[in-house]
Amino acid sequence: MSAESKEVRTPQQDRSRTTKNRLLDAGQRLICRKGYHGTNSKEIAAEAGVAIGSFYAYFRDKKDLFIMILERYTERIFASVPDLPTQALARGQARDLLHEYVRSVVQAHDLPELHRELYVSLRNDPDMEALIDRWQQESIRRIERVLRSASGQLRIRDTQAAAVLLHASLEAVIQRITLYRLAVQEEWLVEELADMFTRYLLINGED
Amino acid sequence: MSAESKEVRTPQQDRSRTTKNRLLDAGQRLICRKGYHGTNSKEIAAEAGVAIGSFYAYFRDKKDLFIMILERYTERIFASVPDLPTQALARGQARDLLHEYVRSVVQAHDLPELHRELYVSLRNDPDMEALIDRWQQESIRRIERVLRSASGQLRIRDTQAAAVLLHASLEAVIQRITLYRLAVQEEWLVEELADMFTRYLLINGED
Amino acid sequence: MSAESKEVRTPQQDRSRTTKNRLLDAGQRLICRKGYHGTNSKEIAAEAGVAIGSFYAYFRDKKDLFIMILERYTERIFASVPDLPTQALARGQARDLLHEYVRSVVQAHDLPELHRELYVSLRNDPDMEALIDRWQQESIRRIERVLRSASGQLRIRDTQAAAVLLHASLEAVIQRITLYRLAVQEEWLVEELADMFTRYLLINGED
Amino acid sequence: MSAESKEVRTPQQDRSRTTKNRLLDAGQRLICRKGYHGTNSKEIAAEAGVAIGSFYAYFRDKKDLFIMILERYTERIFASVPDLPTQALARGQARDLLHEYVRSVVQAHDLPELHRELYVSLRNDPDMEALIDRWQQESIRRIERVLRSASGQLRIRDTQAAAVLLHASLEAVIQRITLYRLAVQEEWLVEELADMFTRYLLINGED
DNA sequence: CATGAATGAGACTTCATTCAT
DNA sequence: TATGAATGAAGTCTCATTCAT
Repeated sequence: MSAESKEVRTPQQDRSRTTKNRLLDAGQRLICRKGYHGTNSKEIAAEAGVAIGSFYAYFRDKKDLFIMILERYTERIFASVPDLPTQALARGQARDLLHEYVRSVVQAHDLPELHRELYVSLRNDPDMEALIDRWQQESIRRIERVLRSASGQLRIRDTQAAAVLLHASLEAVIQRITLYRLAVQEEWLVEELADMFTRYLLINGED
Repeated sequence: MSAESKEVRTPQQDRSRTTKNRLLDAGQRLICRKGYHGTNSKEIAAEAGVAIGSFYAYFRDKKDLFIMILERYTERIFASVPDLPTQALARGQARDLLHEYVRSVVQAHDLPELHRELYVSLRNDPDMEALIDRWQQESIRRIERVLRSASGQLRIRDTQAAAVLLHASLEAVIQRITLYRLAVQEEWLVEELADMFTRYLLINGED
Repeated sequence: MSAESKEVRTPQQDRSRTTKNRLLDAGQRLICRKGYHGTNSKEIAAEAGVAIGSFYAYFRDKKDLFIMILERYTERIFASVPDLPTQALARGQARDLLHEYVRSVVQAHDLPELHRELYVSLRNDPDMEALIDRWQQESIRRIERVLRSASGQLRIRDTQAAAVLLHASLEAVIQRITLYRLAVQEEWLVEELADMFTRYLLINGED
Repeated sequence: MSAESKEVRTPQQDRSRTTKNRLLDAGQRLICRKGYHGTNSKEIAAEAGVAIGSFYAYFRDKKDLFIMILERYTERIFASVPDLPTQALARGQARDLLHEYVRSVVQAHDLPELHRELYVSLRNDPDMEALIDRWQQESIRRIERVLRSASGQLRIRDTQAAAVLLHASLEAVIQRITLYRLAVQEEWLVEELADMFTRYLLINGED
């Protein structure tokens, strides 16, 4: 009803910054446990130990909180996957590089439940689609950089398409395996994925 | 209120069987378009052209309809993926077999949206988890059968674990690519996945 | 969330028509007693003896109900004020005509509380402003017709402006007097208003 | 929680008197623009440039501010309408007196929006009803004084009732016309109202 | 005196489900 | 069997007011 289209509090005191983070943490915890649609705003406030009014002081609505949780999460993943060499690699190093990359991506994918929600809740929501798009573009861009740095040792012609395939494989496989606790060890998973990619990419898979 | 105490009509006349199918079709259409949580029972009845009362004559509740839609769907997928040879393969046939298998799985995954809902809606629901479990166990079992029939030509030691990895990769990659219309052609996707699996599995990937 | 922008039930059975009217009546009663902002949808449903869900089956929201109440009310007023002669009046009849007109307008204004809400609740709301506008234009148009039919006997030059003044006076005075139970008898009020208008309008007020 | 138990600050320093007035001004501005129910306390504090806490340091609650705004407003109106002669008028002066009176009342009614809120918000509230009552009694008393001073020239028997009618007409017509910007000029409005009243009151309307 | 974060009752609204016809 | 009106629990969100700093 007010013309100002709803103010959201910008934390200015320490106390407030804490409350906002408590809400984000509580929301993340519950959404991981019960899914976005299985969690309501009152529960989140209760889990954070604050009143429902505080929820709506910091977030326009439930979706707003959810998007912020996901942004925090994707940023953390990007931050934790190390920058890869952009200069050409010495012969024989590509295999090690791929192993290292797969390992760091696997480690970054804690919270597979949140990852799942990222892809499923809020279908057709423009903000959500924008977030997913940013996430996928950036992921693919990073893989392309790896492929290009090792291009001399690869049998792949279409780097862009290969990057899309690797991104989808890596993320989807890791998510599926961790989410459904399929019967493989993490160590084995990392080894085999790196192995599979190496054989697929390198001119001499047995290298 | 107990699940046992409620009678659900078993279609016995032609008209009624049609109504039930119309509801299943309408539900599938809407859930694919807007997701399980974005679709309500009234809409489904309306889309099917029947009254909401009829919905609850044929289905215990909304979840019941959803599970039936998914069972119908997974059964159709299994039916469309051809039975694979159980006897040992002649040398050199493994590659073709893998190509054929990947192609049929890709073709079976129409309705990626429904596939997605399968994994996400109704978190923690026992019936849903049972359905997913049946689906995954059966998929993995089928892949294991393929691997075992070609075991002489494979460099893989742990067939069970490899089957899990292949199942997760195949389904997840296909779903991700089709769902987000990532920039690769279906033809290319089939080729590359089959290629990647062949190189990963066969003793001599270049065969 | 649904694309169909919220369906509102159109009464198709007798039972349903009754429910809608019960809600309109209950809403009118409560809004007259406590004002639009002092009444909530739950109360209205309770007063009508139906569940809150029924309220929202028949009305998009509280405002929708309110507008329908007001439309019903203004239509009833227009219907109860008799059509006035459009042909020229015989000399000396203008006074009787004005008396008759004032009397019928006074009688039509039962529910002054509702009348008040019409003008005050929902400020700046486009639907509300449209309703008020329709109401005022029609009222003024009807008075103008009266004035024109008696124009030979009037000392008024600007019929349109006089109609605006008379409309505002009639409606506002009646509303004010009835609403605040100011210390005058209805009989006296009708007499004096008709008298005041006659003296103001007629060439020879003493006629 | 009892109304008595809560101390409200009485401004004693310059800064504080300024703050209280800033809040009154801000509240008046916003309530005129969006109505009492369309304006919230936080907005008012923001518009006044102070924290919400200060609002409740100066006013018991939102209603308290509103009543003070209205008292300030009605007092200003009374102050701006000149005192009228209490001694008997010379023959022929009544008409000028009425013109002068109508003109000053029209001029005093700036803020018709506030005037409207006076009559509508806070239905059934005893404080509000008392305020309205004081306002109406005093207005009527003043008109009666005018009528009595000119009683020799009037054809009116029941002075009290006539005063009620004139008060209601004057205020209501002015409010309606100004509020809905009905299509008449202020000059014309003053002329016609004074004219109508003169003809209604004076023995010889044509005087 | 001022600040603005926090509170929570209560308003609005949806939708899965029941049941009288 | 089919219908659709009716139900009400439960979720979303607002805003007047309090209180620690």
